[in-house]
Amino acid sequence: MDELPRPKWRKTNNMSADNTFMNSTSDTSSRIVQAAEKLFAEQGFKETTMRQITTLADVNLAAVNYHFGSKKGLIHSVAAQSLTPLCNAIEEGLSKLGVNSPAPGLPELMHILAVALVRVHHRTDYSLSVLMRLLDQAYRPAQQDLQQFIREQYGKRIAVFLHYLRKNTSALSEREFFWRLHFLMGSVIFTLSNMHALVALDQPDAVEEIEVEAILQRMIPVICAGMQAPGQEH
Amino acid sequence: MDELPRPKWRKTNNMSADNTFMNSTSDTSSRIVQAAEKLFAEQGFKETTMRQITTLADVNLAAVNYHFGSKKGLIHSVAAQSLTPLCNAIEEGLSKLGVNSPAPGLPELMHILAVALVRVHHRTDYSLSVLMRLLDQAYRPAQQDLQQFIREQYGKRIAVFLHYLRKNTSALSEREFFWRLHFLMGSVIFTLSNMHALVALDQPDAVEEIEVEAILQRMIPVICAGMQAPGQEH
Amino acid sequence: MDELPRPKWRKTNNMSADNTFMNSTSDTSSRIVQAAEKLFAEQGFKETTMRQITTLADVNLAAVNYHFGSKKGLIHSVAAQSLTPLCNAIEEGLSKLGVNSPAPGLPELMHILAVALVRVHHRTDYSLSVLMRLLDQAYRPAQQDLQQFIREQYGKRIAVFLHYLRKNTSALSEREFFWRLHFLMGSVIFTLSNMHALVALDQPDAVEEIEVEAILQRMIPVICAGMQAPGQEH
Amino acid sequence: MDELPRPKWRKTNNMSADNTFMNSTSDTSSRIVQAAEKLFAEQGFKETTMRQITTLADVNLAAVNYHFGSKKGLIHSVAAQSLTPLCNAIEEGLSKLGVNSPAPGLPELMHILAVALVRVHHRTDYSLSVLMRLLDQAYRPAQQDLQQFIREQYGKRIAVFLHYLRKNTSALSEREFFWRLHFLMGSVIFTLSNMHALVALDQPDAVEEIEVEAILQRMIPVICAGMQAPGQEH
DNA sequence: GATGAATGAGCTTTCATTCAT
DNA sequence: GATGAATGAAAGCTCATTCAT
Repeated sequence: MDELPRPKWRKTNNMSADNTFMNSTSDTSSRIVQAAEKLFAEQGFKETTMRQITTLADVNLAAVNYHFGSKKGLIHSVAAQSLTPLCNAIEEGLSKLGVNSPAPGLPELMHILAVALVRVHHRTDYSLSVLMRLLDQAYRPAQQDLQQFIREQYGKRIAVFLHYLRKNTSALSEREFFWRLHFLMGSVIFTLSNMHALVALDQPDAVEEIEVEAILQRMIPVICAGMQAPGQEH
Repeated sequence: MDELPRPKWRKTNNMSADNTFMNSTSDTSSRIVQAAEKLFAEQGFKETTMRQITTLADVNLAAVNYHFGSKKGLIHSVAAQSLTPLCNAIEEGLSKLGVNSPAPGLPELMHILAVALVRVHHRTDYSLSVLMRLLDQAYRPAQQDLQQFIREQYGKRIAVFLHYLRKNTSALSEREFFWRLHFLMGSVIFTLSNMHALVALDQPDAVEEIEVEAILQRMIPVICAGMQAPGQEH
Repeated sequence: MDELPRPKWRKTNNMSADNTFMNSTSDTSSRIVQAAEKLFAEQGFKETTMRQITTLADVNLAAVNYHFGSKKGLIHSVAAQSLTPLCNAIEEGLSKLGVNSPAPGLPELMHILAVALVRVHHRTDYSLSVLMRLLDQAYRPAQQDLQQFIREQYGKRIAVFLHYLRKNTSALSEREFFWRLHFLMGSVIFTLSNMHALVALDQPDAVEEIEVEAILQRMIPVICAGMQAPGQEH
Repeated sequence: MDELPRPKWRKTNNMSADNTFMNSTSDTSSRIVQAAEKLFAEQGFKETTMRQITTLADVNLAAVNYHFGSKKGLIHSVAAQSLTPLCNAIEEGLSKLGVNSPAPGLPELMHILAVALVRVHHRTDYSLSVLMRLLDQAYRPAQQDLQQFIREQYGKRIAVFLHYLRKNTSALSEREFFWRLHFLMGSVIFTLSNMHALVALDQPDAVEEIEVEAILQRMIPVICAGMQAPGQEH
């Protein structure tokens, strides 16, 4: 199915390894990704059609398949464009304090995560939403492709962060940790994937310039409290 | 030209008013709803086709349109089948303690909610998941139909519960309440809409008999703690 | 295809042979015919669905098939309900003057036809329109069923009238007669099948009580003039 | 949600501005139109399915939607392909004699019309039939779309011709003119929309090469006579 | 690299009809 | 006679994808 002799769809679109500056968002493939991010975030993956994407990006319909091989390829590409910086930023954060501090506390870890999320958000206005929608999707049984993609590409990097998190919650049993982790991932995923809608509900009149920092600042104490709540006796 | 009164798609499937026993799951329309619940929960609404539903329900493809008018009609019907009992159970819970107690505390409210959710779950194995997926969908801008349906049918009943909840969090500013509400709704929605996947991750070998009670018991302390966490100063 | 042991769908619905009085329009089958006439006249045969008919007639969807066997059976029945009285009235008209007068002139023939059409129109408000639409349909190559039905049931009776008509136009060659006949049939068919629309265009504000007599009175001189126009030399 | 600008369904099929020669009937979109014309003329619009059209045209089923957006779009396109040349030819005819002659008489007007109709007919063998069927349809109450399309696109151009026609019939009252116009339109519409069937009836053995010129030559005197017939006193 | 045209598979929906009662 | 439920076939349309240029 994949053995076609076609442009290799390398993950390395022009998206330079370090996304420092060079915001070359003007070329076809970037325009597609950007349009896709917005539409995926607003509507979902399945409900977004290639025509909507290419129309919004103002490129030819066939361009998506040319550049990304398939719709799924585009989704993975969009995912990579957020997940890679996210993991980079998390590792960067960990290593920064890892030198002298023996083990980061829960607030520090949350801070690192928040900084990483903010950095993803600053890529484009929908990077974060679409990333969160993707993580949500990944829990559906029918989306094993997606699960596999994430696990293969980012499994180990994510595991490192979770490892640190686990250290900070040694009071919890393994199962309790598992569930709390997902409760709180639920908060993050739901809030951030719907953040445009929520901000619009919160401030109907404001110009819609999302301040993720503010949202995260509200969320962190809640998450910490949730993580550290006394468990129900079983 | 389009206002023909087809078979009125009565909400009064055989679904007897009190869903005590009488699990008459054998008639066409119930079988459709049940199949739809399972597939919607596992795959999502858009990604589930009518053919999948009617195949699983072992009924004719046209039966869905006969009984529910359209796919959207089926979705609304599925929604109603969970939301109505949920609201009923919540109101029942509220009224039960409302007699002598002046105002319920946060734990009592969570208990009432948990009982209501459990009752929904006991309808069928996927009622709760699909309900949560529906609430999630309702936050997407492109799903105004769904928003409107929920608001029109259940808006006021939900508002009552939120009103009680707000009374218990008078320490929070209006905006802080808004965000915390959604953080914690995120927990509930994410956890319960993916509960089958999560249980399978948690206990890969166990027979998949979902114990929502157990999940909710783990979740309530976390939610209460999150709701009552000290706010970040702004 | 037709050998099913079912209610015989006799052409003799209650529609008594002589439609003198007894306007028993209250029973199911009459209500269906009446609804069908209206919808067929306004929309056409194919574009009218059984649901529209049964809804308008306020009867069960299956009633049409029960009473008429199929949609085509209903169409034939509707046709018969107009064509039979039409032929009756024409023959009646012819016989009335046939005793002492040697051969009727063109104006007399047109008068007979007009009287017959008016009588059909007085059955119900759409009998005439639907009859004309039927005749129009009958010229389509794909409607051989309909052609055959009309020819078998009414061919000979119509031929008699045409025979008289031909006698009055002996100046015309056979071909010229053929074409003029159809030119003028076109006038009649188009005008009467669209008469509701035309009356509404003519008198937008008037209550829509169709006066076919008036229309026919305008049309007869035109048709006579057309029939008797000097031919182009060939 | 539905306003996506699909391939713009340009009216500029290859159909070269001057349809002199270059019968480039080989490209997809022309083949579709041609197949559609034939089937629409023979069977009607509703009774012709997209599958019949694409099968006859030997193109993919989706090609119709690609090129014309929808079945209705195809119908409009087919309509335009006849109506535009018709109006052009009429205007051309009018302007040609308009220079020195003060006002054209009825025979001249009919001649202009006939020439225009012949020119439409020479586009393809079914252009004229389908055009006439379309005009017939446009009188049905349920076809407001079609009415609007014709009125918007061609209303004014048609009105000019009618204006000239009215001048030649100043003896008639406004209402009398209205009715005679439609009587005679009925002749034209009925005859030409069924011309293949009528020619086949007239000359069962002849090769079916339609001679519209001959038909029109027979029809014009009839129409003129009808238009000028002495009115019934009211 | 890019694009207009085309396509196979599959979508939801509609239809006339049938069946069990 | 009459009816609610059900159904097979087919309708118009959409989708991601491919191909020739």
